[in-house]
Amino acid sequence: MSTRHPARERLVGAASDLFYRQGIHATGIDEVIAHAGVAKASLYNNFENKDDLVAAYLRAALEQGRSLFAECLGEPDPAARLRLLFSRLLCAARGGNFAGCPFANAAAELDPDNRAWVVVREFDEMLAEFFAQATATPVDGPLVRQLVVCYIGAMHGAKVRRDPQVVHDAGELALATLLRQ
Amino acid sequence: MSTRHPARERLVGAASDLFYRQGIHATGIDEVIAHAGVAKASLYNNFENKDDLVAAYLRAALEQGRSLFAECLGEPDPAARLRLLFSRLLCAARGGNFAGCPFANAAAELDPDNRAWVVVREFDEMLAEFFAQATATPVDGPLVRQLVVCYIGAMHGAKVRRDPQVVHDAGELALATLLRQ
DNA sequence: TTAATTATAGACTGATCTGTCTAGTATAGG
DNA sequence: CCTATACTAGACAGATCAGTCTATAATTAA
Repeated sequence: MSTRHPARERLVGAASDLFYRQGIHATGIDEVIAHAGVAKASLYNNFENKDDLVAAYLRAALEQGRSLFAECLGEPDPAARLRLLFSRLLCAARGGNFAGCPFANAAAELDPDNRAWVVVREFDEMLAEFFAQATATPVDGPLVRQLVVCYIGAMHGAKVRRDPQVVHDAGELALATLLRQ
Repeated sequence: MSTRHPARERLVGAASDLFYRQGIHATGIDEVIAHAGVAKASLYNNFENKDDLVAAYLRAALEQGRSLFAECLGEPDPAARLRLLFSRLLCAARGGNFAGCPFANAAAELDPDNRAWVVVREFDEMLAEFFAQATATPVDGPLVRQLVVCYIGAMHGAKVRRDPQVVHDAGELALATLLRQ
């Protein structure tokens, strides 16, 4: 079984593109399988239903975030970690495919009892955990919550306004908050 | 014509409830008219289509925000204005019907060429204008953008996490940012 | 080679959604 | 009273959606 699940991987890839850019409700199953070059039965052999595919899409985004955070934690001091995080966000916001935070978008259009919501909360916890480790402060402290506010606000601001200057200012705000501590 | 448009008003009211709590795509026309106690033809006599009703819903929310901002601007100094704004947000976040920022939610599930997006951008401009007037700083300055980040991040944080403590911490962050100027 | 698995294309079902249409009712001004 | 306007109830059309099914082809391992 060399290429055990090429269909599943292509499905998650296509779903990630389309769900992120167009929204989840606005993207139909047929569009996903056409974009993935896969038969409809292959989708339902690999996923229970559409919500399951949505959860897989969010889990893939979660893993991307996890590796980004791990890379940032490789920096020597808290300020450098925050600087790297926000510079990465700035690069993403400059790109043409930026559509905000995939978890915030999913949270906006999925009702809270959806299975995919647990991934949204997982990302929120992961984000707080990252800021706690990055700044060596307790995960339930005010600094962590304020840095989360900076990051989330930066992503939304960069989405609504065309100007990615918001990300830069939010990064400065995060740094000032860290130093004020 | 005493009660010129009771149907229109009830439609906007029902749409505001349902679109805000359940999402726009997740709420059908039939549910809106049932909740409003109105016939379907009355909807299409008062609105061109569903997107037009969505825009009316967002415009109603915009007016609510406008009156809130006006009330906050009645406070004597910048710090008091920010304190009132975030204390109002804290009250809303404590309520059971809180579902985040209606404009952020709409921006998440509507594609950018939708007519309702102009209302989203109007709210963004109104928010920046409010912070500029509240702090007596230029509307395109970094302080205004950072306060917008605080406010938007607070609303999203209060939505995802159950704890409205995020709003409190975001308010403190906004005040510290103001005083650091 | 053979058998099992997994892929494919696409028809099909049943539900749901937006929007239109018909027909009848209430109301208010002249 | 009469007419124009707004309302009501609900059937209906057309499109789209998620999900199932059949039949067939390709792959893989024994």
